[in-house]
Amino acid sequence: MSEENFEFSFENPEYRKTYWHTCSHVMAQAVKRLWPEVKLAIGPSIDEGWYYDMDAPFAFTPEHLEQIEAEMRKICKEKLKLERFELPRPEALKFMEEKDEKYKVELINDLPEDAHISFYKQGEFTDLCAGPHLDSTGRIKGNAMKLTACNAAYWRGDSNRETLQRIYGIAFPKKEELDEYLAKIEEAKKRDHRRLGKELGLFMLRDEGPGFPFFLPKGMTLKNTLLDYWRKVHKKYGYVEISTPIMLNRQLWERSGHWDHYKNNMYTTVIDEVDFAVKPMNCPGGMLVYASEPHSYKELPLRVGEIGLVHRHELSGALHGLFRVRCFNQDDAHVFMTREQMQDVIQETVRLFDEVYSTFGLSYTIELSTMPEDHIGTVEEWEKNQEILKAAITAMGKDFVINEGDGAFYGPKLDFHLADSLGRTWQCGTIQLDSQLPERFELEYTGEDGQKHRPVMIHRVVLGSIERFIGVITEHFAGAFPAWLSPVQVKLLTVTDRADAYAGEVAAKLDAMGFRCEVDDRNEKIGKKIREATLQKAPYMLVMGDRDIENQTVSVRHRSGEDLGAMTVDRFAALLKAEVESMEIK
RNA sequence: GCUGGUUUAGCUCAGUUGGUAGAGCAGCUGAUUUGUAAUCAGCAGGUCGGGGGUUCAAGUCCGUCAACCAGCUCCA
Repeated sequence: MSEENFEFSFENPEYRKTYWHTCSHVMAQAVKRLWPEVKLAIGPSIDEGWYYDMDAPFAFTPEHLEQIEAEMRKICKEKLKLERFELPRPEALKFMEEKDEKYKVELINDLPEDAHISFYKQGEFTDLCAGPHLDSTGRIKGNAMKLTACNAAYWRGDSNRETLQRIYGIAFPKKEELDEYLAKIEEAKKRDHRRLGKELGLFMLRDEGPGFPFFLPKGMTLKNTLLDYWRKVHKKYGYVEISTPIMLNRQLWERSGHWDHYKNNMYTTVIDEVDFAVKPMNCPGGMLVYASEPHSYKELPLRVGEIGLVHRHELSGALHGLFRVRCFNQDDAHVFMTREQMQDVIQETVRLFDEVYSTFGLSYTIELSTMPEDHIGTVEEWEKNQEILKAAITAMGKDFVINEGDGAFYGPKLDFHLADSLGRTWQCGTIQLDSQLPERFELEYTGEDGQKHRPVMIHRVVLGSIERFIGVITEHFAGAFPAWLSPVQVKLLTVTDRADAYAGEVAAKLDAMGFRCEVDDRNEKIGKKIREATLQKAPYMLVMGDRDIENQTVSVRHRSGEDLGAMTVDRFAALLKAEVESMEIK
């Protein structure tokens, strides 16, 4: 790398990648010094750090990683110069064949005929690499570097090929930055929705139904509150709501294309000698509803929502808390429209997304996913639809990145990746353009001209799956949901049993006003009740003792620890009502 | 599904070289009537994930199935 025109700052993403990429070479060198028999595959830098895939005759353990780290620190101290050189193809192949690096040989063979094949050499170690790299291993700060994990990875991401071992690492220019990074990982662990879901009594998972979550009373309250909000927003945007059966016959799934393109993920059964499938998606049912009666252009765009319970047989290894389950509720909707209405409808949908996400304080980035290998419909149709999606968001001044070949089998889509309070991203919302299903189900509307026309449609979800979204916001808020969403909004805590009756009266009053309350009148000290209510993240605690009974007040404490003092029940109710109605995040 | 790891009381975890299980919290009972993050005492609770095998003897060793965890692949 030329030093003149390069900013040596970790803030510079290019420099960061270069730094990490050089770390990956140092790591590979360390491994080869310790175990020369290990074969190297690829070792790129990633968003946070780097990894190197290797083929070893034994499984790496955390102890091995420590050994490798120690050797890496040595290599940093040796201040080895990194030198680039190029070889013509036959010599490059010979070079790696002599080293018996079969993965490198395969990589070279796949490079274009006329490629300049470059290598980087540091001390006794040489790796096939396009670069760039730091000029010396001495630039890497040995004590601000950590190998974080060792896991399996398929060679070239292909599940039919060799399983390699992937070692992940992270490094910074300063030790403090590494510590900060590791602290962030620890913080994320504390917010893990699987842990909070258990602690807060939201949901559970059992061996009896892997990937099929059970919602507990508090989780159910959260879910219902979320759905109430969803229905309110969708009503405002002109949606109607339907519900379609969770099981439909094979003929329908053949017609929709799912039987051919999605069967591996579907649960099927035989009823009265007829094949049936549990729905993995809601669209075919929605098509039947649309097709059940004639439509006029005057009805379009027709926005039909459905909180649909779908089942998908995901691979056992893919399951993860509420983030990846086998049975979930999609906050689905199909919007039927004319070709001319497409851009407006897409933009209106994005505005709806904006409104919903901002309610939770979630920001997002957009990905445009294009035609996959396994698809239905013509290339021209796909390209036309991709352009429409692109134009609609560009006109709204929004950025997007292209995710090549990642569309649904029936059409291109815009995916919304939400960023939570720790900066992690989650795919939730998606807008999928589909001109295939209306064709397959022969959907029609009567135009102004009295002729039959074929509508186009979008599939869209805002929350994605209610389950995943609950997982995301649980981690985003670290379990401290905004008051409007909290399963328990007010926890009433009695100081002595002399306040039990009073607490019951206040709870009844708040309950009648529509607030969610719980009374803790156990024979325990107030300190313990406060501690437990705080850990349960109830936004407000009302402490009630003799003084409060005498003055007809409640002593209000926020879960943050702030003491709001004594006030009348009406005053408190007014404050809470204002907070709930504003949907403020606090 | 693949690679590696884990599975002991409701929860979080101990359990030494194989010699038939412990703690804290939660629960129950009693005492205590307490003002802003854990009152004290007692009691009860486990065929050590399932089913096999090795052994005089298995929570500990070996295979197998399941679930979970970290990734990969896939995805809302």
